[in-house]
Amino acid sequence: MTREAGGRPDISRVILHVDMDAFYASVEMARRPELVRRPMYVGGEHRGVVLSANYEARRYGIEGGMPSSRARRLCPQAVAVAPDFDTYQLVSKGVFAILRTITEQVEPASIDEAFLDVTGAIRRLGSPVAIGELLRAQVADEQRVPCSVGIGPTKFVAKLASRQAKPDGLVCVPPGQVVDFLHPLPVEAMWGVGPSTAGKLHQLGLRTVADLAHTPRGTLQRAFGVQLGGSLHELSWGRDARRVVPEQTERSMGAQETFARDTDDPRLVRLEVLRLSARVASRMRRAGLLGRQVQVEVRFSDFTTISRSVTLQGPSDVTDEIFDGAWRAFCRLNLQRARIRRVGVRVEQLVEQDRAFQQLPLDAPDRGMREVELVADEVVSRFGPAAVQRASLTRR
DNA sequence: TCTGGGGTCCTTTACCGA
DNA sequence: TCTGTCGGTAAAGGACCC
Repeated sequence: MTREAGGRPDISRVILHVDMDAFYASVEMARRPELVRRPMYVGGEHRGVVLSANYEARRYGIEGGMPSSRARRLCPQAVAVAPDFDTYQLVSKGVFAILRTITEQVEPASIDEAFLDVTGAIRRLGSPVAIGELLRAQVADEQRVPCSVGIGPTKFVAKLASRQAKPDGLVCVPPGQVVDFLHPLPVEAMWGVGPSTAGKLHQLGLRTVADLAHTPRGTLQRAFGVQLGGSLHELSWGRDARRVVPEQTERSMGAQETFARDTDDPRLVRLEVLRLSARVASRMRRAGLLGRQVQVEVRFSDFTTISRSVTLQGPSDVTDEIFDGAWRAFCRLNLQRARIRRVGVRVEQLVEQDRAFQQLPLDAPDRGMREVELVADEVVSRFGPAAVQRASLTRR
């Protein structure tokens, strides 16, 4: 037992945060060695953004999230590579398999990062730093991509430590040094502080984590809400009760797409909503999930975004039912020839299929369509996505 | 012809029934 | 019966993260 700064007793734990360095770019460099010493980035071509840039490219100011057009201007000689998500997923699986040989306590945070609770592995594998280096060597050896590791007593500290470790390094923050480590950092380093919250914090004259720590919790909560205000105050003292949770269940599943050009053609939008509904429904069937709430999201040419949702009669993974809900929701927007940039379909309130079927009412919609789609899924998985398609989607 | 696509979580507001 | 209120839930939207 250790006693933390707030006087609250807590079991002290050792958390590792593993974060791949420039993940997509690193995967591309591993299979195309000619890219290694050149500035390169992975990103969409037409209206896309930079998904990942190697460190050569970053020297020119190219960074993730930036429009590809801007990246081209900053460094015309940089090589742009179209993303290949299937391969990234494969490498990611390989990395997670390595992490699970260290401990079962692995919580994926995204395709390229994870938290590990190694408290129980120390006796078997050695000090936290030794474990971190072991894991870094294995990932580099077996998957040919670099990663950085942060070590700390909480998820938040481990995460900030891995950021400081980049690229290809390791930083360990022992429990006694947490406050010294945190307090000089800018407020932007805090979890939950993006551009909007950072702006408000600056207006209040708060620039560092130390500033946050010395602001009364009530003041922060009045300014930012009970949740965010309270969490900013806790985290600024290194207090973070969140545990590493392996196996997170998905809460929603969605797909969205930006049109090559903004459109006001309702037929085009309707077709896209159908295509997205089919994509989401197919992924849900593969995952064995049904959902009850369907949400459509529309982004206009000025980048404002609105959404509408409807609740289905019962949970479903059938394209027609999801599309029907999505289109009803879309029609409730009452748009009059608005310039639309992007549409999205998302299904929420997911439940596992085998549990959901027991609750189906007697007057549930005909399940015949579902059987047809399951057969189509099978054909697509064997012969490719072009093998079976709705007639309305085959015309471009 | 700046600004993707996959998500999560939180807050606010509206609404319904007791 | 009318009115207010309270709690729960659904819907919409904002902010954030990688």
